Amino acid sequence: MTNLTDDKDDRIRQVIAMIPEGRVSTYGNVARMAGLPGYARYVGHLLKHQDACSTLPWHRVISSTGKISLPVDSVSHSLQQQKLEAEGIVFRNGKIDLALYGWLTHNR
DNA sequence: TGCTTGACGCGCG
DNA sequence: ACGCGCGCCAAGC
Repeated sequence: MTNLTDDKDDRIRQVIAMIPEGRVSTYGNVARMAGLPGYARYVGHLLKHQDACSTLPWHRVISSTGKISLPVDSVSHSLQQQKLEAEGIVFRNGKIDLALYGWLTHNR
């Protein structure tokens, strides 16, 4: 019931759900916006655990380096890139320009 | 109960 | 520009 962990999960999911189409955010940024600085890793853990069955735009969450955190040779990786490109996001050398597509990220 | 793992992030060399 | 190491947090064994 009063599981504080679930509350955190809920806030993280909420933030991810707010990421607009054609834009991306980072794990650390999502955690920060959820009011949980330092929980970047947990965001990834959460997505990995629910992935498929959720309607969350999980593909819009990438690493702060602008690269997809999933193994390059994995199916999930190509799927994520495919979904992002379908939203108009362009990859350059396997990376995304956060200054261009980053949502509410560091002001630059 | 303690060590290892993982869809992270950042400072250094 | 890039690889490496350390810190951070929760989950799995």
